[in-house]
Amino acid sequence: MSIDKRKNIKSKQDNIAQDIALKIQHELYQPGNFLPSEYQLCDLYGSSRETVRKALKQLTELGLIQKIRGKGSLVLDIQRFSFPISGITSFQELNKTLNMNATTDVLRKKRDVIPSDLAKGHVDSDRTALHIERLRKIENLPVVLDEDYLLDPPIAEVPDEAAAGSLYAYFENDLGLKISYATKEITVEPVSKRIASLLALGDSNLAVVVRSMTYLADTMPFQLTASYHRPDRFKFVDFARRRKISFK
Amino acid sequence: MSIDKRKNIKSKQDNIAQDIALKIQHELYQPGNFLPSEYQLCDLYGSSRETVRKALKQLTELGLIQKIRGKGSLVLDIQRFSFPISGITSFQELNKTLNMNATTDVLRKKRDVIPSDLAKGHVDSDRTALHIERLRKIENLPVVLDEDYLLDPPIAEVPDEAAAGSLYAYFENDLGLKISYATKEITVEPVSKRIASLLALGDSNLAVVVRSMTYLADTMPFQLTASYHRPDRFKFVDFARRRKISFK
DNA sequence: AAGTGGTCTAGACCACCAG
DNA sequence: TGGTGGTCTAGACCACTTA
Repeated sequence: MSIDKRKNIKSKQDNIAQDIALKIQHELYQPGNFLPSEYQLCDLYGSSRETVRKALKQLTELGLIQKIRGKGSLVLDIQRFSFPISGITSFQELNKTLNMNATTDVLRKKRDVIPSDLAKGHVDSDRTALHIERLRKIENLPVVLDEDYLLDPPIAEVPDEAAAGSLYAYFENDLGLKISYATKEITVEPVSKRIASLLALGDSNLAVVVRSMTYLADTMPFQLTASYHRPDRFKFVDFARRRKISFK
Repeated sequence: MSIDKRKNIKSKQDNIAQDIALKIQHELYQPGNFLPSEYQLCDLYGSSRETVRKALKQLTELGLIQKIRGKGSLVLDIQRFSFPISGITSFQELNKTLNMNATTDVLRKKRDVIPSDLAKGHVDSDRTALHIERLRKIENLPVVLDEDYLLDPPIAEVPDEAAAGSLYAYFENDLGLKISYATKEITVEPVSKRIASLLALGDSNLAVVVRSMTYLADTMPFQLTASYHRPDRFKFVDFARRRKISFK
């Protein structure tokens, strides 16, 4: 009996959220206007109000709408600026959404020891992992160097096409992994001569380093990444909401 | 009749979320262990299951817990690393939570024209605003230069104590403003001689620039900020969840 | 089989905004 | 006053884990 990969059955609230998001993206609902009221959306999608509200909550978190009591759900005007980049999004996904016309050179795909600066505090540091090194170029100029370390359970091997294309698509669609959350840390650091030359940094040796650890839904870590960005091409865009929880 | 400032009546779900968050912070619930089941939490807080679930949703978004179907809500172990910094958090709030022992010099507090790089696309660029310039130091070394521009409706004036302390506490507690969301953009750029010398950058002139626009719950923008960080002291920590909504 | 979380429902009551 | 969103409830059924 083979492994069940049907999985991606979306819930009603997810479908509603997706549908409204697309309508916003294609400007069927326009910034500055209100969405249909929650009760109207109930009729439209044949669902209860709580379900509609859970869908709207997703759009609120994404920054697509702002709910205003007594008035309605206002479509916001934020996604113009290079779209929601926070969250967990792979380079290839960005490439598609933003039409960046980027290319990827796979420089390495071998088992290696995980560097201590990445393993630190997350994973046994003498553990080996599948190391994939990829140089991303836009208009043929180097922009990002990605160093990925994929942990063996759950990832034993990666086909060349996946390395050159989208790792995430391979993990989610082919392996059936459920990518759930990540921690991310952005710093600016001097880098090795090798990295500096790959990124064509010139006399400077400063790069923006994004280190991240990505986890599956069962909390198993599966990917450690260090991305080295040319400072002059780096841009991190974020949408954030004020939290209600405080720590004292 | 004076303006009503009672407002901050927290909902039941917020109180439950806050209570559990504190218990996690103080290790009454420990990383690697499960929270009481949702039904037990219903009993504990005398509420319905959906309400408990909305509280747990908040903790999930914050990265404090991970829910695992059939098993329970697992307490995560992430907040060790300098705590959730994404979201909208003021420097003073961070200072308190992290015990950074930081000081603030208020260098300027006057009405000024909003610089075009900040106003760009968000606000009429010839509009004036209350400009507050503050240099943040840790261990008496300059770390961040904050340039805040506060829009007049809704902010007419700011007392000196608020500028030296927490603007957000003043806005929320004294003015009763509801701070809701923000867009944020992180880049690395060469900066003016003046800023370079204030941050004691030495021969380099590169700083990490965080530009943000903050909005109230009614979508009125009220704060434009450019923060200039010493690259060697800059660190942005983020927790992110994979989004279910995709854009095609 | 019993216990867990995931989803959806129909209804209720409240707070805010508009005319 | 009627329409909007904000919150809470009690119950139902499903999917998954563990024993």
